Amino acid sequence: MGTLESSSALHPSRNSLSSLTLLEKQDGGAWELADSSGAAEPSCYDVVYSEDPHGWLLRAAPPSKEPDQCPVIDSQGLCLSPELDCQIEERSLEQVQSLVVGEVLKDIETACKLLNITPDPMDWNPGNVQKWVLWTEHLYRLPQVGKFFQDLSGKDICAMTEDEFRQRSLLSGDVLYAHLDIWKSAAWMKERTSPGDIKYNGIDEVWASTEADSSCSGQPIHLWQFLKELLLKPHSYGRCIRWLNKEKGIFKIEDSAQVARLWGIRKNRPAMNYDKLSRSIRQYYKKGIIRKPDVSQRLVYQFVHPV
DNA sequence: AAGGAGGACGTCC
DNA sequence: GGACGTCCTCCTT
Repeated sequence: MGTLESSSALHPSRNSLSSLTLLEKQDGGAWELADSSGAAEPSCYDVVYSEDPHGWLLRAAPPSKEPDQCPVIDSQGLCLSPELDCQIEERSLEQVQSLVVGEVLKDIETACKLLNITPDPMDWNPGNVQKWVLWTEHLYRLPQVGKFFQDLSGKDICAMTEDEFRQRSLLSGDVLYAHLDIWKSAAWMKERTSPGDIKYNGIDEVWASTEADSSCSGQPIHLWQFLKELLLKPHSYGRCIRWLNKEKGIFKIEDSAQVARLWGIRKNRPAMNYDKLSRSIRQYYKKGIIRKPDVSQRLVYQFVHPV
């Protein structure tokens, strides 16, 4: 897979590209933040927001030194008219743009399910903000800065400038601000898209599933559901937990501490650890939800009824 | 040492 | 009462 980068500056209020902080889709990993201003390597794409009817623009940057890392369709070798060439390029850019936006929205959807928060930061209470900050720390491996954002509601942090984020956290403020910007933009997009508007692949489905999902409507999530959610997003959580045999429902916890920490964030239990989480998993043995596989291995479990 | 099994009890809904 | 969360002992890898 190539490297995709989508700008955090998706919000209509930020059309300036001067201080772009980028989210970079790593191979098999989560969206990683990279600073375009200091980036030595040229980026492949920046997804930026524009006020035109299509909403999203994809800004193609100079080609990478390693062509296979950048999914730009090279039409230089074809004998096409400049107009047709341009049309093809536009269509391929639209496809990539659609994919990137879809991926970002899916990531937000998953985070909402796992954290039990709404997609729109403006609706968050201080507890939701804390969860989101902890989650962002996990995603981007930031130092712990939650205490600097205590007692702030979603409206509060949405009103804060990038400098105000930096004042609260010199090291992570810009990353948190950029990440929040993506969430704000996604919420803005959701509000903006009406039945008559142009849709991008998966956006409607993503939002529909977010709204229909019981875990987003205040229902408590079960541990086994939480584990399945993590397993469904290998590009984000594959470093923590992954399928060994999806058909048989066999999975392995690769990073027990991290999975426990994520579960602790979800349940507002800062003292959660793998010892306690595994005790809860073992309670599932009697209930016939999870068991140890026939050949028992450390940190490997099996869903009794894989779907 | 880390993980696994399971008892006992507390908390929260 | 269900679903954990916490703490514990003992066993296995």
